[in-house]
Amino acid sequence: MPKLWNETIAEHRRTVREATLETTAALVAEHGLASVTMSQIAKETGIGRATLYKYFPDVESILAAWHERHVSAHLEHLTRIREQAGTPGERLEAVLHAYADITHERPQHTELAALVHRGEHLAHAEQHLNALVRDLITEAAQAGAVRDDVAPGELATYCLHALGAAGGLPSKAAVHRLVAVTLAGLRTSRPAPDAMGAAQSPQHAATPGGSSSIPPHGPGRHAAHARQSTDT
Amino acid sequence: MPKLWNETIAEHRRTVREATLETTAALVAEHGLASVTMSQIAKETGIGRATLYKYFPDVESILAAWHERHVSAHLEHLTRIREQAGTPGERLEAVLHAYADITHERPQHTELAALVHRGEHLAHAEQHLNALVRDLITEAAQAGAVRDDVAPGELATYCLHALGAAGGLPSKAAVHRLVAVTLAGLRTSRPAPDAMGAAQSPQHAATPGGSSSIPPHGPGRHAAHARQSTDT
DNA sequence: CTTTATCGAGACACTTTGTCTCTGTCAATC
DNA sequence: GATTGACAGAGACAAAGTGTCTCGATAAAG
Repeated sequence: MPKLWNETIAEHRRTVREATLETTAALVAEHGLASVTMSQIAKETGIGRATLYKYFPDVESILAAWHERHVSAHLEHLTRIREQAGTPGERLEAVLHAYADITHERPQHTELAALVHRGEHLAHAEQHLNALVRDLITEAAQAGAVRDDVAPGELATYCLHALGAAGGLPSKAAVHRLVAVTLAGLRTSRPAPDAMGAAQSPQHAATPGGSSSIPPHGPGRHAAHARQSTDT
Repeated sequence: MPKLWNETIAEHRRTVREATLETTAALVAEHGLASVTMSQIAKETGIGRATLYKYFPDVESILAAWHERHVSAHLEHLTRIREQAGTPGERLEAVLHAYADITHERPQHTELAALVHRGEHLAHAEQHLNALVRDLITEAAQAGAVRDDVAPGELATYCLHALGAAGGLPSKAAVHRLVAVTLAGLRTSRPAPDAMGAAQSPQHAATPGGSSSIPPHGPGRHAAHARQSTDT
């Protein structure tokens, strides 16, 4: 029974917490999500089961903490990428690509999220992630690189869900294609003068022949913008 | 203890199965996913717990069966929509819209899928769903309404994931916008500088009667097509 | 050095699980 | 119509997990 004792109590608690998360991650990777129990985690970590209950109330909160920690790390990573120079469009693309890579390498997180989100509506870090992408999209939209007929928040949700598909893709090349497709959905809608648009969606106002192809932030927003969502 | 007896044994088993799935659905809706147990399901259904084990080996398979049944129903619905007349692009849009509506009304399924997919790589009905969308995309691509520089299968996965975002949207209007954005990702990619207009969707693809606008297997596929993924 | 807080772990009561086995009933057969 | 085989149904049991309580042991405070 390793004691895991450190100098101060506070430091010790932190150590045990970390070890617990580490162990849990290993167990999840080995036996899958459903088969992870408090008993196993305690035994594997080397602490008493009752002790474990003084750190976490149940398995779900352990998984949530682990998930949160990872998402935070990824968030930090993505934030650094966002800080790099470039046009808003380039930075958005870089961030989305990085996110897709993360999802591709750790598809488990998508599954975990479904479990964790049961309790709370959305994890904090995940909200930050959404906000990060949303702000980038807002910038890019102001620069004219991204459509502005849909609220940035909704576009961010779209991006994160679409890139979630990276978890099931087999190759890096496929991930790259996915990012390209997802970005295509973000682009300023085409004026679509040619025949194709007519054939596709003749009646609905998706491409209402918006006068100038990309009005950056003109005063006269066209009707589509009024339709922009105000809801969450 | 309701007996739930029917004429034949086979019919009876089917009845009990249905009742079990019904009960499980109710329990999930009431207490959430994690708190559903074999004991509760058996008690609520009105059969012995041991009996329940003669129908399903564990909770996960019950949830999987329920999920599968619903997805099958949705699949049928979507198939009917696909059968309706229209250009490939229109039919694709109709199907994707219907799928988004379903996801919007029943966000639970997305969460369930994450749990169920733990065991098997992908449920049967879900594979059919993917295939349905994939075939539609293939048609639309041949008609020139959808990009052909990415494999239809990958585009289908992209669509289904992106439309999964509909589960968290607050309004029908938001769902509509999501579909529009997702479709934008599918459209023939705007070509780069060079031969752009001419190469992509010139005049020929206006409303192709499926004639010969795009040679289905012509020898001269352009470079972009060669980059198409070959992996699953 | 004593006191206090709290960490760790043993223990208990309860629930869930998976299986075994027995009983009663249905249905096919003679 | 009675017998026999098959199978649904449920009681029971062992094993595992859960949540809580309580009791030493040890670090920090007085």
